[in-house]
Amino acid sequence: MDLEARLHADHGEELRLWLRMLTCTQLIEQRVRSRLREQFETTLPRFDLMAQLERVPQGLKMNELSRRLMVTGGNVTGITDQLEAEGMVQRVPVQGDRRALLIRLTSTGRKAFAEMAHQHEVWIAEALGGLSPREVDTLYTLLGKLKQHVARVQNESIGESA
Amino acid sequence: MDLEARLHADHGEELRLWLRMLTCTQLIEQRVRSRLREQFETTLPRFDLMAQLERVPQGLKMNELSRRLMVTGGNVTGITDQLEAEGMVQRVPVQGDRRALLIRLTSTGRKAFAEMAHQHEVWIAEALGGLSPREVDTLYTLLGKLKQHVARVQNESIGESA
DNA sequence: CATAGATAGTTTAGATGTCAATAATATATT
DNA sequence: AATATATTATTGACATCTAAACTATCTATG
Repeated sequence: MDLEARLHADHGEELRLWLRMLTCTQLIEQRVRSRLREQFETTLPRFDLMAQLERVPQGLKMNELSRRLMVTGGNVTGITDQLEAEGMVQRVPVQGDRRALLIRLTSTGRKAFAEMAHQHEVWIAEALGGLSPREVDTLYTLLGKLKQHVARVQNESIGESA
Repeated sequence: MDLEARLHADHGEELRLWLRMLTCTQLIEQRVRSRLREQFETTLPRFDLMAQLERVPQGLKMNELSRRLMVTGGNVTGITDQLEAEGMVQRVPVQGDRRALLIRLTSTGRKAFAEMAHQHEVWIAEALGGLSPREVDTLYTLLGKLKQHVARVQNESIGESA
């Protein structure tokens, strides 16, 4: 009973941290969403997809995009459809695999993204501006540790089920 | 140019931190979502709504729920509809204001939530288990600072536009 | 009291997200 | 070669989310 009470209390600390993490990310995300809409008439998922493509000039396959964005393939299909209709990206057949498609930024897309990316960086810097460089670094390090742990636990439980 | 380059680099630190925060929350959130679905056949938004109600036995008005969950009123209406259909919550008229409704957990809802909440706490503790108590505390403090800053900037920009 | 504006909740249209099923193609195995 | 299995992307059904319009009600002010 005593043990369980202490256990409960410990979990509480972690739960509080988790809820605070969620609050922070949601507050910032909502700011970014509304500014993308107001200033660029676009949305966060579209911006995120273009951001992935911008790093890889030759383009990315749908499944690779899906993995990087951490969303399902069906979702990527939908967002790609829209960006393609807007002329921001194009689907390019892959030599040697007729199932696959490379998604690439068009030159229009590259230009549009460059503007947005610059503003985006400013917004994020604004949002995180209350922290000193040292604090930013500490957070980055601790979240790196968290990320590794979560990724590891994820793989383990997949390992168990296999 | 030099200045701008340095500015760019500084923003980069913050951008990296932001992307890492997003990765962490998404990894953990997806674990929680899939477990809520597998083990309790429910969803995260429903769980979150019930979690808010659980703290306030007399119930919460729609607009208060909307504020606490940081989502739009229309969204709360939809999730409440479902939870009501499932018998987890009920809408109760408010004395003296025929516009307003109090949303309350039913006893069924309270029981269902208690089980889920316990498991949820364990999942979160698992996910954050790679951090020492001291690290949890540091993160909590730094994110508290971030939250305050973001909330303040939010209000300022609302103030500017008014 | 009358009416203007504010507030509470819902509805609608549309984007984003999931999961599961499907179609097309690739790969492996016999 | 023939067949089975795996992989790639799309589709369909549905839940979630937003923004904006709408209905009903309340409140303040003349």
